[in-house]
Amino acid sequence: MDFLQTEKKWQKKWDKSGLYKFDRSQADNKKYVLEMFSYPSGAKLHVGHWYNYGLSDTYARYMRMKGFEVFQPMGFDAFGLPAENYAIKTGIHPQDSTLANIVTMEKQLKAMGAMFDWDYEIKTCMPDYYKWTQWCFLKLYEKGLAYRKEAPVNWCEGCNTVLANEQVVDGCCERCETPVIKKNLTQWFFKITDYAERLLTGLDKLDWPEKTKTMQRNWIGKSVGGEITFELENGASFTVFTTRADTLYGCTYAVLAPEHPLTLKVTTEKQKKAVEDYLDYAARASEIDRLSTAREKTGVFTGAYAINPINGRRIPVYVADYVLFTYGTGAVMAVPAHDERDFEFAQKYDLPIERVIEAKGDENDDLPYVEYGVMTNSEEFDGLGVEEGKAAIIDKLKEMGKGDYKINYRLRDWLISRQRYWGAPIPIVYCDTCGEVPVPESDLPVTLPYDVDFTPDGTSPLLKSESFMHTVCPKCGGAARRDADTMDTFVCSSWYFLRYPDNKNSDVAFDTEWINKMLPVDKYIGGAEHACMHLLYARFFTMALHDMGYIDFEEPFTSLVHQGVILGPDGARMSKTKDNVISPDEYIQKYGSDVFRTYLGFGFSYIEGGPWNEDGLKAVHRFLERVERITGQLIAVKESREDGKREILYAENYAVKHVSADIENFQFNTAIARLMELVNALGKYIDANPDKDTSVSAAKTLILLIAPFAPYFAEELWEAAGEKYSVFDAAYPVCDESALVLDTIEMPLQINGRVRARFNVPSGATKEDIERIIMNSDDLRSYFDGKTVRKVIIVPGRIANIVVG
RNA sequence: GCCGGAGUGGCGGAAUUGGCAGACGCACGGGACUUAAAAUCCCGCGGUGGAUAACACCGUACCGGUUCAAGUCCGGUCUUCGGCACCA
Repeated sequence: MDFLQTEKKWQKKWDKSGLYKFDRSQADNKKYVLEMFSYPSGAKLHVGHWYNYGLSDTYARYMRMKGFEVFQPMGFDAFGLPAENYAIKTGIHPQDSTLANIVTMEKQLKAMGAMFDWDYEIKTCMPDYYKWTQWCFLKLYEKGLAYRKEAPVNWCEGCNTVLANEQVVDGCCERCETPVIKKNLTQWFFKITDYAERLLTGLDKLDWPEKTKTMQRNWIGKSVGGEITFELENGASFTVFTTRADTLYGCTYAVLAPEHPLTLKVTTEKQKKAVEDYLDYAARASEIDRLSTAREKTGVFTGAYAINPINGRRIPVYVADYVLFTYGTGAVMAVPAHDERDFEFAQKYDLPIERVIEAKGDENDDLPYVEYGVMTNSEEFDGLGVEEGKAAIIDKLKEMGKGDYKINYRLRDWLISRQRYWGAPIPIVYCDTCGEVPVPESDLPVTLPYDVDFTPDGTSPLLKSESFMHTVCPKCGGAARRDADTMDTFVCSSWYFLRYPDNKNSDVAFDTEWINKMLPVDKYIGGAEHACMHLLYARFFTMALHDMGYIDFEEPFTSLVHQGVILGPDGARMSKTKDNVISPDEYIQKYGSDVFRTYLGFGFSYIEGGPWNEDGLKAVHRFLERVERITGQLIAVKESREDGKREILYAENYAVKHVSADIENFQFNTAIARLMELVNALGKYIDANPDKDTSVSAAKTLILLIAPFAPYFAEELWEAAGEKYSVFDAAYPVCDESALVLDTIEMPLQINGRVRARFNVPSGATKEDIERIIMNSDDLRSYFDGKTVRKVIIVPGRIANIVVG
């Protein structure tokens, strides 16, 4: 078969007949199959796109043949940093390069032979989309879920610009190698922490990979403990969060994070220089470095003392960067005897280390002792276990007005302000009289101006566009300024799945009634790298919109699958710098899309991915040609005297059963292996029975089974078999279980766990039956005759193990 | 560093979740067909010993454990990949 010609032929026909147009009247029977949309960074599709979209399409086609009305849209996550950086380098406007890339990618995606219904396409950089991204912002704002506060950014004094973490290499700017510092800016946040508990408990109901759920749980990082207030000698006070209130008597010093507003305030004149130097040092360290337990603990005494509320003890207050301002309260009570970090710090700075927990039994209780033991040196609390002790101490503090129970989450509010051009503008204006004013919904979108100087020079690019910045206050009509920042692109991708089914709606972001029919997404497919951020943000948006009454579901993605990564032939991640990038194009031109897709399915474990190796491509090509030959031979038989012998029916139904199950589990490699087995069985059958007619139905089954993998190819064979267009309107075969029932099955006989023999038993045989068969067989008994049989283990259909002594 | 994965023949990868390790395929070797080649078809193919057999032992990153039985479970180690909140 000429694969390339076949592709063109059916592409035209599919297009003309509108085969993949979603039928909205069938929404009750829908399956929403969604792949994470792509970022149009390069002009062309890479192997990863094919891997993600091609094989998800196999799943989608399978669902269609199973009788579902499949909704499989495609679009582009089109805002983002790379286009802007590319523009800075080349002078090509981000909008121009992005839209050009999209055109190329659309063309290639269409050639892939996927069922995307392009009527529902989305591009997040278009005003008819980001208008509604801005609407989402306003809704969150109305609900008090968007707020402004100061937060640090990476700042390069050389380039005079904000840097993304990605642009910081070893603490320096990737462009000019100037050391990167932290600079505080007032920025917008979404209050995702309000949803921490629901984001956590909601996971239980989801059909997601366990590892993804675990990662989200850890990311949310719930810990139950207490808050304790420490008074300072100078009258101020600070609060710490702790999960170990029981160790409060062992608190010998306290630590403030460098960013803590109190740090400089409490610092004594004498310590001022040292503390300021330290804050400067800390501003240069990345958070990952600071969290590293291997990093040497550093800190400086502020000169201030606080009072431990439980015993009135005077303790020194330090500043140290192992305490993070973004976690808890940004201050900790240090208990060196029972915390590894505090222990290390106390040793280094010669601070007292005092045991207040001792081990219960004879276990090792060297300091730092972080296990749950028994309280000691804690006055009336001595002898309490850790759990009782925590409660007793917090109860006491509560009485004193110095503490309370508290649940803390590692999850932080989501910073969405970006000091960049290529993103959705934030729909807020600032008026001298009215202050911060949201743009009224009727004035949306706040259009991103085209003519803007986005070369980095120390301010947000939009700040330099006077026509953009200058506006009137929606409240008082006076002069006002717009927010010059744009939104994090994760905002755009946090609700796109809601827009797809109603992408042309110009009145609302989506029609509530319609969207409630179409969502949640039934199967979401995308990379595991999104486990924590994108997938958490999208869940947050969905929950928030649910609470506002716009949708009646709380979770966006019922079922989730992560595809693996195709690596370069050297086993490393593909990258231009490593020169190991495999372009799919040359293979497509040589073998066609069907062969390429099928190979991607066959050569890798979908969930794992792996290094590229083109050898298998030839094999798949060979396999498809073999399918063509064999179906041709079978179908050439005009009349069938024999309606498929039993061995054929077995092979056929075995394949139907396993290929279906494997596709449903995204195990495409084994599905294709089962197809190969069917082809082998058919080939053998033809060879062994050259004079007999064979089953035409087996050939048709084979074509139907292979259709989701090689759609053009299957259409061609289906037509050749004299069937009516389209194979994708034909029903997927159903397994006839009765054809899989065998008279006898073979079982292995183990002696002491080693296979010594095989024997046949009737397929329904019970344990007792099987034991009788073994004991009655001289042949089998010879393996253990004369030895003492200590145990007989029989698992029908699986194994028989005789333990002898 | 922390969180989460992964490690199985020469190679890509299977293994119904504790039950015959290596399905299916690639590569390789042998054979059939052919004047020949290609294509196609058939056979073999983890390692060691043994005679090429029968058979035996070893073998799922490494060390130890649980079990009649471990790639699978438990404890520890190494390597590697993803994420770590401004890449998307």
